[in-house]
Amino acid sequence: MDSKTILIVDDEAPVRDMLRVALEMADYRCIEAGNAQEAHALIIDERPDLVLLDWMLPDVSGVELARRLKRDELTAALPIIMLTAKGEEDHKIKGLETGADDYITKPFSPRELVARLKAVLRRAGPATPEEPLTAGELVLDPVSHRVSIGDQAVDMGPTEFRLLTFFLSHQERAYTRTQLLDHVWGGNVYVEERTVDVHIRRLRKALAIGGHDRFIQTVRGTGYRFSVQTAEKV
Amino acid sequence: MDSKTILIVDDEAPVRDMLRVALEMADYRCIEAGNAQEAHALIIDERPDLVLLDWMLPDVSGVELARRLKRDELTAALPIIMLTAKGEEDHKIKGLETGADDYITKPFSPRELVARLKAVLRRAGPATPEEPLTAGELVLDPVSHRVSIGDQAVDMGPTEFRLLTFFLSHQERAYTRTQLLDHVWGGNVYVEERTVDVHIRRLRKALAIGGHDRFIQTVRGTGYRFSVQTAEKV
DNA sequence: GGCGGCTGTCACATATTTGTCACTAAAATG
DNA sequence: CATTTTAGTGACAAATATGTGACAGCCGCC
Repeated sequence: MDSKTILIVDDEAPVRDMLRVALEMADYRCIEAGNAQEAHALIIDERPDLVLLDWMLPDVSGVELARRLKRDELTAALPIIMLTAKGEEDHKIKGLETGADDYITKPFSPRELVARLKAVLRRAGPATPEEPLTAGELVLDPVSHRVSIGDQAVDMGPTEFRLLTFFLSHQERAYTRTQLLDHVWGGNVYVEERTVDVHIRRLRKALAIGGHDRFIQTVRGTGYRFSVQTAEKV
Repeated sequence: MDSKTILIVDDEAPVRDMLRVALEMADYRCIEAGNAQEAHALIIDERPDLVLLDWMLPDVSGVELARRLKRDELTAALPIIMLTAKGEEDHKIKGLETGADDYITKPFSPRELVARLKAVLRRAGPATPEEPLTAGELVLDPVSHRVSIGDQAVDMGPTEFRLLTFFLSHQERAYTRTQLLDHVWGGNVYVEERTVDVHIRRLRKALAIGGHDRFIQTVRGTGYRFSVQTAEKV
């Protein structure tokens, strides 16, 4: 079971730290943003599974950000939990109308936070795209969890599946081993860099049915790159 | 014309009794549930034509249950009337947004209840599919509560039946154990995840007559997937 | 009460995955 | 060409995940 990524959006660092501790105890992966702009960038880049959004932000109000996210097709399914201080109760209904999926009043217990978060995550289902990811003949369907090349089913382990998912949504771009560890293994893990090589190899092997064994290219001195081009330009 | 079945969901027995009396006077058949979990099971088993849903429930809020029902294709067409106490008016909008088909404020007269109920029933089509669910040779008839493969009758327990019902209406999609617990057991239940494995096994065993033992596939690291296709080719 | 079917859990058996190594192959470097 | 660095590869033991049989509690039914 891969751990979910939670994006914490709050302008006060201490608050973020507190949230991070609580969430990491519960085995969630955390990323943080101090303002709406950062938050937005991270949402596109890291695709978190849920956003913890403070009511008050320096640049744009939390409500406004929530509204934007819900309006954008790409992020509409992303669950949002609003945080607000006691006394701002009036805003509750407004917040919910805006599209927040739940609402927590500060102060709250870590347990409560995690419980609510779990509930929201569960009913929300995966925030990952429902559309199959493709590269040429290669198709990865996140819904059925299937990979195929042409009409051939491709079998691989969970880690290779995640790796391929990442590559398919970030094609034509070189990544270092460290970056791959961050994105695919989920950061904060103590794993040798060379381990990436091994998994790359396993993925290559899995994809090597038919002539299609050039999907993953080695970028010497850097890392790897996924590309649909299969022929070498000689 | 046989009388419609109404599912009453409320945690207070006196309220349920009251509603039952009113409805049976009007010649409806009633079944009752005191919490969301019971309600969920009854919906699959008894296939009511309409649900009377109290706003407040002990385990899950009524809104939450309603949202789940509307989200699941299998029960999306099932009409829901929300009951709420006076003063909870604020929730009205939210309740309707959630997908409730009508909304009644307590206290109300039996006559009003029946009138609204009739109205909702009139404009609603058949609540749950009358057609059998199928996958290849496998047929599940929700009306007669029978399962067969080819001309072989298949026998299984209630939980396996619900599980299969769910799978048949959500084929080709991988589900985690947690999701299955939510959808088949009815969420907010305290049940070990591994219990799912056991029921999967029981269902597999039941379906294993003839060569057809590949319906349920294991998605390693994730959960299970129902598919009529064999795992090998896509 | 006794019986039989269902359920949820366990403990144990299998199967698969994973991170590391040691070693080899291939590039760079000079 | 010799040397150094970097990547590919097969093997492996430990960690995880899943399959499976058994069992006790529960509930409805005789």
